[in-house]
Amino acid sequence: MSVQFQAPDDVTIDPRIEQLVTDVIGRVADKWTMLLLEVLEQGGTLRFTELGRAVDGISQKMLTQTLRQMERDGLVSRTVHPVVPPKVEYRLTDLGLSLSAAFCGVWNWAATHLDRIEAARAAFDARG
Amino acid sequence: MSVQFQAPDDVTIDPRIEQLVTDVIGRVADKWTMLLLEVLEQGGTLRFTELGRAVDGISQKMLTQTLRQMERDGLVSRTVHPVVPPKVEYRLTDLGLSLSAAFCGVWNWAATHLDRIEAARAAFDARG
DNA sequence: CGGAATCCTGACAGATACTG
DNA sequence: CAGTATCTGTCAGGATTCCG
Repeated sequence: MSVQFQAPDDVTIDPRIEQLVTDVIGRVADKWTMLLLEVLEQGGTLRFTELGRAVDGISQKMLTQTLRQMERDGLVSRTVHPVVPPKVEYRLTDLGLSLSAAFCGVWNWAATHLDRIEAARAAFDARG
Repeated sequence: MSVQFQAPDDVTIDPRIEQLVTDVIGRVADKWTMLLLEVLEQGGTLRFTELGRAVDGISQKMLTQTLRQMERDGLVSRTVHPVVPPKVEYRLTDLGLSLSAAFCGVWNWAATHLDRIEAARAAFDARG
């Protein structure tokens, strides 16, 4: 464990915090999670198939998988109604809502600077 | 043009924006990019190997690759000094700085709610 | 309806070796 | 020092099928 790479004090981030935070972000900042966050924030309480239709392009596998992870992390609550046909509803917890709010900044940033990125990319590619 | 996305079912997000934004976020929100963003924000101008030492666990391949992408997207500037031995310096552009700021919210969220997530996860796992 | 189980593939990360 | 090149294994994720 303690390989401790001779850290020259200056710019290094505390490895523990770094580990934990990037770990959390890594699980939370993927495409489907963000889209589900967005959809659930706007839609309130939604069923499985409704989510599937709302998030364009998601496979049922990834929908299940992502929802499970989000449930596990306490971002969404899952309510099973014992009826036939089955009815399962998902909604954001307060934790999920707060994350959604935090992501708002990144979302806006992306929407705002989209063209600048495209431009930078085009320029870079043009330079070879 | 007023395309005004004829929402067939309630909660759908405009596919174009969704596409573009998630695309941008997808490239920008990966582990190494975030860590480099953080390190560069704090460290100012840094050399290749300094970055390698600052970001614990990154391979030189991923460092190169991630820096290239960030440069392509206009997030970092790369300056080659024609000396021997070679000296290449990286620093955030204003675009990169703004992204770093935007991510700050998510970063803080993760740091703040880390324990709640761990707790939720433990509870979930305990329930089977 | 809301999943779980299975199979399959291509993208990508790690290790290694070489270079201007 | 700051990369490039290659090879290889892993694994995320799509398609498909089946079930309570």
